[in-house]
Amino acid sequence: MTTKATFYKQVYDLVRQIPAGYVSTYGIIAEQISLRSAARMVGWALNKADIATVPAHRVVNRNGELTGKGHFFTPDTMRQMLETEGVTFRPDGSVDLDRHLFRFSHS
DNA sequence: GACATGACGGCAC
DNA sequence: AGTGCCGCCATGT
Repeated sequence: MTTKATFYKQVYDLVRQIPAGYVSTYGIIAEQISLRSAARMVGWALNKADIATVPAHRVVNRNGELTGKGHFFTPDTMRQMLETEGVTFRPDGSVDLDRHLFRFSHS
């Protein structure tokens, strides 16, 4: 059990560490849990995760795009939540990573 | 048990 | 700089 079960927990735990107004990327999270290049699994875990218990809206892709918006109540929910938290977006609709990218600390 | 798919990322062309 | 392909791990059919 084990490894895979821990994998989800790891993802959720990391995502919960992201403070409001900040975002992180699938790749960074994957790297934090030793999955380095398995960023897909991160998004997968979030898909299976409960949006009510995990701030999945704070996770975007490496390009700052809200790739998972389609998995929320409405395609605009993710963007709305981020804006409410104070996250700013670029003219193209992507998140300003240079301004809101959260850096994890080694636990 | 094998094949296809998926909230991505990096490298090659 | 833009587009395309392969890789990675887990899950569903």
